[in-house]
Amino acid sequence: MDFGHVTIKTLANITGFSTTTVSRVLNGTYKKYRVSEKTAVIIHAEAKKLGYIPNQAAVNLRLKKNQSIGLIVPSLANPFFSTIASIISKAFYNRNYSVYMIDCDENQQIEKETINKISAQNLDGLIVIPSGNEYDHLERIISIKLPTIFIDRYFEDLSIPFVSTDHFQGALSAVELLVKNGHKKIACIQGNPTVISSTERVKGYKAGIEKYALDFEYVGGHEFTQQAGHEEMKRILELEDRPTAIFALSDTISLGVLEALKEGGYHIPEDFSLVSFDNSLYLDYLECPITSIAHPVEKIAERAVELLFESMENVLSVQDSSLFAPKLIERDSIRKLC
Amino acid sequence: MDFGHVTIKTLANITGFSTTTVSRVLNGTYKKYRVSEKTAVIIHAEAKKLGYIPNQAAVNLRLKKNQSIGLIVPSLANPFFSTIASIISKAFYNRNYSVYMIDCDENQQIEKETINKISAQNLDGLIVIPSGNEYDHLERIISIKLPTIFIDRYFEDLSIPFVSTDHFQGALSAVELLVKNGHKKIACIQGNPTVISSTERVKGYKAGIEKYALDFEYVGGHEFTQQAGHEEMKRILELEDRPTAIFALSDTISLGVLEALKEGGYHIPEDFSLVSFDNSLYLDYLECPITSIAHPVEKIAERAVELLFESMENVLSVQDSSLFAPKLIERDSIRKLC
DNA sequence: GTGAAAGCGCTAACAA
DNA sequence: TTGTTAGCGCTTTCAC
Repeated sequence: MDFGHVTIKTLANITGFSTTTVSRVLNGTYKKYRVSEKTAVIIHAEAKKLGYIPNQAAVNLRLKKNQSIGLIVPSLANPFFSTIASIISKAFYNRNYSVYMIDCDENQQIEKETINKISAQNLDGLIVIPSGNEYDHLERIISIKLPTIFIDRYFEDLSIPFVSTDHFQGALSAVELLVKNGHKKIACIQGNPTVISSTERVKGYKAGIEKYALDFEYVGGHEFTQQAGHEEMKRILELEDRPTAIFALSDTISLGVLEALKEGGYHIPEDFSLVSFDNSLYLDYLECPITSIAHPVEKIAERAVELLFESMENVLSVQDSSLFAPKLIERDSIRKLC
Repeated sequence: MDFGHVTIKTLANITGFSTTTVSRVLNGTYKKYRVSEKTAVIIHAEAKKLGYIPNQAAVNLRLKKNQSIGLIVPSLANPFFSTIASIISKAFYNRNYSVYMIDCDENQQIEKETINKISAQNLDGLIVIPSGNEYDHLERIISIKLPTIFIDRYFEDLSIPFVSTDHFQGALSAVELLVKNGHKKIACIQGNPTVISSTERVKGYKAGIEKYALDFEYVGGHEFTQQAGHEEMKRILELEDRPTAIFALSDTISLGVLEALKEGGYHIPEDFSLVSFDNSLYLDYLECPITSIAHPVEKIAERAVELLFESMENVLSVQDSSLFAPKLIERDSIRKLC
């Protein structure tokens, strides 16, 4: 086997057929053009022998599509996103599409460059979990009619449909559970405040505070990371008027909370109650298993894939979005105060 | 802003210059050709106004490169791989490259298709963590001279350099630590047995058994997943002659072990000692913090990036590979038996 | 300083 | 049943 630099032209020269015929045989359209079986066999054989693989860049340029989609995520270091990414990948593979994933490091600037570049690759579609609150670059996506779906984070002002957990409901239910257990002083540690998954959860938290007329309200934090959670929890530990419960808006944040508590010699749920968001696999095996809000990950992925295919057929709008109810998984991290 | 379908031809028509000049200005080579500043300004302005973005497929086809590399991983659902992926991404971004990641679901067949397809995209390089022990598809990579580096899993028979943790040493040191604590019956739960990261660790385990002349040897498991770990641990619990310690070859497997132990009402380290591999962030906060072998992740990523750039300059060989020593992070999951 | 023209590898009208 | 030709959007040689 040579493998050197085999194109349809090489094969055309060797077999004596035209590049057209070779192309037709190799891309599977030859039946339509009634190329003879004999010819097809010859060409296939030669292609196999030389290890021919069609140049995707050429195919793309010509067809403006290539059976592949892009998946833009804020950070694969966050298990929630890497899990979603993995599931989405599989779903597209089953539909015979490749998924090219890009990690934007929760950085809006990187996201913009990335989206500009990838949108010029002639991909068939895009699934994006945005890293910030700007969307001028996304307007371009719309104007070039590149089918796109948001997951988890979205912009209600844009015509791009989204699929997400109902962040507000999730947060509200967490507060309610805490209140039901007698907590009146609940602090919230948020993630990236430029992003709707964080702001909606904060809204849910505040709605809970208001609903039960609690007079303690505290929102800290600024990033969905362990480090940020750690910093914020240390700050909370220095408060004069300390909360009895912490509501951390992601499992990564919760890890930081646990870190700070461990350093300070505090325990869950004796010293603080904790509710988290994301429901990572390891939560069950922690020193104190943590109550957490679970995203309906499979549902979200499935629906996103479905929507993307739909939007490859006809133009969709925000109206086609889905918000799925999260599920509160109760474990042992809430102390009963009443 | 229109954004419709803007090419250098559009720009050429509007500004009255040729596509050549427009191209030169827009891709930054215009100084070399001494295009006047005035012209450059005009063209830049128009390009900006129309939101021009170069069609990557066309650039690729022409230049056979596009400032981007592919990263093939077995599964992003495994935190070890998603962490590596995230770090590598960042490193390349800093060098002005995009990274397209692909999740192969630990499936060799998917990996083959994926690599064939992506290698025909005119990428500038590839970093791959293979999903199996076949490498015919990788020979093609070599023959088309696509710069490639393996991470974590590799083939010593191929000329492609690799960067990896020293799996053998890691495993051996785990067994030694266990032995030092009086354990004589150590079971090993392996991952994907077609892959060197698993087989080398198993070899290390066996070397330890031999070194200390232990007469208990047990290797079970077949996948780097929680589910497989769970199954295997349940099997071990039914053994007549049970081990006192479990050596799980990944944190995902360990999670399965914990699951089975919890179901059976067993505890670490009282009932079983446990040593794991990967050193995930949450290990510190488990009911019993788990001793684990840490990959030098940053070092690995850094070296891989370095090597890939080198191999874009001149052809490298396996000789250029690096094996980094892992670090055993001791926590509380080993019971002292002596 | 700028442009015409060829060509990267592929597909698809149109022709035969 | 097969081939000719044009062209996707870009870069680059060669010419002026």
